[in-house]
Amino acid sequence: MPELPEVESVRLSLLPHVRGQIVAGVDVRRADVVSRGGVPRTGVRPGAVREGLLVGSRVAAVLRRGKQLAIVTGETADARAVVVQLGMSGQLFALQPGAHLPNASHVHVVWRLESGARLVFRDARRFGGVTVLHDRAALDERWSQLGPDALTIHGDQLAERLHATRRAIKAALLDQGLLAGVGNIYADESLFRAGISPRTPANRLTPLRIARLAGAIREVLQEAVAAGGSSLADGTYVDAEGNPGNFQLRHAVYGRGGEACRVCGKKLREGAILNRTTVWCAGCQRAG
DNA sequence: AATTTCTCCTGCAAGC
DNA sequence: TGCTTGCAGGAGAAAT
Repeated sequence: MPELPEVESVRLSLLPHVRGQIVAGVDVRRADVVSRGGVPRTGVRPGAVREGLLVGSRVAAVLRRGKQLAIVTGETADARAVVVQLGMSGQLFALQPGAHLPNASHVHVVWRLESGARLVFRDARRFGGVTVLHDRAALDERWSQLGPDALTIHGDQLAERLHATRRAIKAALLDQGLLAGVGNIYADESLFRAGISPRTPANRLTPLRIARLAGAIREVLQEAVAAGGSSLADGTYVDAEGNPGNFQLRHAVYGRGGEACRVCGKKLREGAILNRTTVWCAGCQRAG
């Protein structure tokens, strides 16, 4: 579901619709999807949430780290930021001026832009949310909790982090504090491409194999971004212009448990790691 | 202290 | 046909 490639595809497709726009207003239809990072709820000045949601400010950029998006008003210390997390089923999309809002159910926040366009956050399962951050330092602090971005991860960075844990390598890859951006789909795809069995203890991987894994992660994620992400049968993932991705057509293992490995022909195995369905090829992926 | 399991939520598909 | 059950999983809390 939305992992790094999907979030990056949303970011890229959203950018031309919002960059340089002044936020004219915001309609919070479901208040509990909005939280205020590090700011107490009590004694909030009237209008502070609207201001926090960028009303009256000009959007300077849309940033991403791992699976998180940030809409920011500038680079200076007083710049405001709103973080959007898509969770499982979240969508962030732009509507042209005057466009009808399709399928209005589960729409939680609607920003009105000066151009007349609207920016919509919809999330049926509500695992996602919107976080208001008071300034740029709060965004830096928040993102410092995340590991390095997976799109540009290098072997030595990854090795340093994996050396410190004996967890299964797949569990480590899903830890956003260790590496930011990989979820269930791309963890399985990357491990397959690197030839590493998902239950291998992270600290038993040699530097050479970790370098190969870092390369596989970068490759898989870059190819997936180029393909516009993975749109699964549930239809939840589309980019900010409503377009689906097509990387799901190139999944080697995810969603293919029991089917034949496309490389060696062996039946793909399926199991659970951290309660996540995990698919791998016992022929192509080794522990030691 | 490290690591796993649980919980949140809804839509869809499979099974009876 | 219509019901129940199970599954999907990101992330933070709770449990081990």
